[in-house]
Amino acid sequence: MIQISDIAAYDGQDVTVRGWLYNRTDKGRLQFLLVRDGTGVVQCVAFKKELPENVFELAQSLTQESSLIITGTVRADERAPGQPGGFEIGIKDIQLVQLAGEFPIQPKEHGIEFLMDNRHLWLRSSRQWAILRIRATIINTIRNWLDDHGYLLVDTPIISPAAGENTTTLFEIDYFGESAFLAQTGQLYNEANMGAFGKVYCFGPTFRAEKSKTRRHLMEFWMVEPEMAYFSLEDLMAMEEQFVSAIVQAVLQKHRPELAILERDTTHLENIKPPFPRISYDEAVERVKKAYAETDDAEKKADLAIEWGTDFGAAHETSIAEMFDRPVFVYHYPTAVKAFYMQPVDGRPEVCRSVDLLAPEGYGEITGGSERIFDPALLDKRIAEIGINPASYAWYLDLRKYGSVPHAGFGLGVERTVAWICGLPHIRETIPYARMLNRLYP
RNA sequence: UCCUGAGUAGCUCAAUGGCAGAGCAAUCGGCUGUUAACCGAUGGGUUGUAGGUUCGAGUCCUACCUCAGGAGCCA
Repeated sequence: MIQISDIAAYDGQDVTVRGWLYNRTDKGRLQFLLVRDGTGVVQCVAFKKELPENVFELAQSLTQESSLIITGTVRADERAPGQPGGFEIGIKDIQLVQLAGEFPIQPKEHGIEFLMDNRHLWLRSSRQWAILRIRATIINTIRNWLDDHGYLLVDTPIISPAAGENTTTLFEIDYFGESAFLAQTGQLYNEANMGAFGKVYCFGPTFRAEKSKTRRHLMEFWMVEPEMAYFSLEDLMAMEEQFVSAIVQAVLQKHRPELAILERDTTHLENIKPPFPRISYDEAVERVKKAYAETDDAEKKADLAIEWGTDFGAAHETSIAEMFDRPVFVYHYPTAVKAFYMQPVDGRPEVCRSVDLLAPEGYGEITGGSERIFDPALLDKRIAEIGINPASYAWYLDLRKYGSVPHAGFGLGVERTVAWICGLPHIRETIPYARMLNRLYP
């Protein structure tokens, strides 16, 4: 029994592989079976004159995605397709586990609705194989990098008693007759954990009930949120660029074949190393205004219109990101468009010590973070200003009473990061089972 | 939620208001090097739903449903 990914180590030897029939080509007295086992794909060849009649007839009758166990001899052959490819198995015996019914997904073009309806089967295709393996490495690198740099994983609750930010975007659940919500961030709890452990992170699914329907949104997505005591905004950016670069480099190191399947141009990714450019919100607005003035395209012009004080839309982010060859930090956003807990800039309270990281190639915001307010009086004032009930946040306000320190943190969206690194036009393929505005099945 | 577009065979798509079609898949036959093989044959339809206009509607009109692309909001 071998894994197909290890096929090259068995040249000339007899092996057994267990898997599924990916595709079959019938050439009469010659059959090519493409077999996958989850680790890779290998071509298995059946010659009529070399096999007992019943084995050859079985090979001829196999349907796409039938489960089977094949025994044969490995040989190098440049013509052999597969993953890794270059080796094929000369079949000696086939054991059928189940003859599959007509498989709905063929190796050809399909519409996206059909593919998403058949997501449970679509996962078997080589493209999804490549994407989800890269996703696993991204998640693995996130955890390893943080663990290796002194961050402690401290889980935050998914069921929350009160709003993190804004109740209209929360999924409400019935908690034994009481109202509760699915978490859209672990950040407030992270701040409590930061006070206990110094550098912490939480990592899990988060939920947003926004009725947004774009290539960059999911109702359920995965986010890692580090939170660090005694960190300034500048410390935060220095850490983020190391962290994001490590993720990209890990994928480049481990997943060349997968990136090739996705036809990803890796030259963009090779550039992703510190330092990342840093521009202020003020400068970003000026740059967008300049781009606005320079474009003649009326449609593009309308998308690029902006006034100081408003948050960036998709077109603005893309325009800014296109000016750089690596991710770009935009810091000091207007206080009014950001969350209540963000620290105002000294002497200029209309902007806050926040920073977003915009990915290249139009992939938009992949992290958002800030320094948090640590002065209890200022936090009380901000809570009163936005009109939320301080009683709901009593425990959070406690954190400012007992050894409050300057601190900062950010969140990184896993699916947006996967989409960017894989070069995917839509986020829906970056997670095994996407939860979208119009999609709750399968 | 708003704007735009699309729903025809299992899938991808054709069809001037006038006989419902093709390729792939399936089934049968042929082929010893295929890379989404190729060649021949066979079966396969409530044209998203409900109304309307018309001698006649896949095609035109109205409403609804579903999906896609974009916007807003965000990671």
